[in-house]
Amino acid sequence: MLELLDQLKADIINGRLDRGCPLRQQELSKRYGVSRIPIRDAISVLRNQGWLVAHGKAGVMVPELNWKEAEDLYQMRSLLECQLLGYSFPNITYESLGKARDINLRLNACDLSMLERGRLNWELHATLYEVANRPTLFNMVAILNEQVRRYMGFQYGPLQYRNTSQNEHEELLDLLAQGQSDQAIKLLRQHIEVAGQQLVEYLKATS
Amino acid sequence: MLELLDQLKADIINGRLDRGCPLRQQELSKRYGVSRIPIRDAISVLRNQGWLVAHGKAGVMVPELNWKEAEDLYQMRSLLECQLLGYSFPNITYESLGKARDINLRLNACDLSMLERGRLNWELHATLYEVANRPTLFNMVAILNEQVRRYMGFQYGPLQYRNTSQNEHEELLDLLAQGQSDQAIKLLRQHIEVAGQQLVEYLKATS
DNA sequence: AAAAATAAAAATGTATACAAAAAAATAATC
DNA sequence: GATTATTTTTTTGTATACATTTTTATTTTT
Repeated sequence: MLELLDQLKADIINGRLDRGCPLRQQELSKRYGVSRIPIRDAISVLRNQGWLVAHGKAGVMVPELNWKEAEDLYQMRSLLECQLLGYSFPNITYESLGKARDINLRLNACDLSMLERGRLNWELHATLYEVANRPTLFNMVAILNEQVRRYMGFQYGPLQYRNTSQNEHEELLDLLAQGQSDQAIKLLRQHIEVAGQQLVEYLKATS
Repeated sequence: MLELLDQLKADIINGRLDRGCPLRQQELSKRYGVSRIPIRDAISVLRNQGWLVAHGKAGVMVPELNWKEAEDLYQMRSLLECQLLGYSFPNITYESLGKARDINLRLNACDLSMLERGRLNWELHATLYEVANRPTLFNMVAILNEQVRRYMGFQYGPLQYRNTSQNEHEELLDLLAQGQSDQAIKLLRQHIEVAGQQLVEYLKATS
């Protein structure tokens, strides 16, 4: 089941399931080699998480990428993640900072796809948010980061963004290590909003 | 299907499905007079929306009410709804304000349950947010308001809260009519946060 | 020829039946 | 007697089959 979900998500991200045209349960059933029941289960989950949307009264489809949605997703991320980092702050340890630094080093690799970069980026952020001890808020933030992945099936934006993003991560970790919570939160807000703006610009330009 | 979902939600709110003990698909199947397939579909949706949580590797259960979750839900509402009202502001019309005022009058009725009050409260807020033309953000806010309903199966807090809340609604609508967007957003923030604090206090006191 | 009504096809929703996995109960061991 | 191993039972997950709904194609009517 989890495997099927991930396969579907991967195929949605990579555009192997055409956007905008109705998905038929039987076709998916054949395609993934399972009966319609697990397909229906997966569709139910993916609908709830915005990976699929209703198409008429019967049927679902992969939604078109849409700059307004991307803007909202990043705005929500910004608001909620800053709040969450505030909760995390008093509980951040050398261990969690070290773990975050390790992940940031792995983000250095040149041959990472946008998608892999996105996954590592979330791992880094999640490392910081875990210690907040705020399951409900954390869960919502995790869902938002998962949704953002739908927009990461391609390479976008200037290449230098990679380095910018990484430098910001380092700076953020330094601020946290120095106990400058307000500055750190401010930087996080900017970090997310700039990323969102770049994506939105790209989407506006290409559509 | 929608009917079954609403029945399940109502039974969760009213405590007719015991919290903390595992739900069995076959029991639910008998209880609601349908086969296990639609039950499974409904469980999938409710799990995704926080109405049910995993219980071990197999089975789900109704989660206990929890002040920390309530606090997070209201904090998220506060952050996201203020943002959304900002988008709404330029598009608010006399019609939408009038509609909101009508709903607020209906909130006057003395014999409303907490649950009915919650539904009307959302109708009022939704009226203001609809014109924002921000589907993704609106949808998330709607989900949060739906989740808050889980905490409204009982009467809590001082009775005078009802009038306070209504006066705040009126004041909010007046500010919007006068075009004082910043003040309106500030009031909305306070309106939501106070409601959240009252709920959290109640939950802390009773648990 | 265009629009409405009807009939055929296809798709979803649901029930039943079976297989795999998990939980509970029993038996065996230390 | 408590703990571990094994068996039994229960529960979930999936496949197939059927009913209902929706969509498409055809026919009829104006």
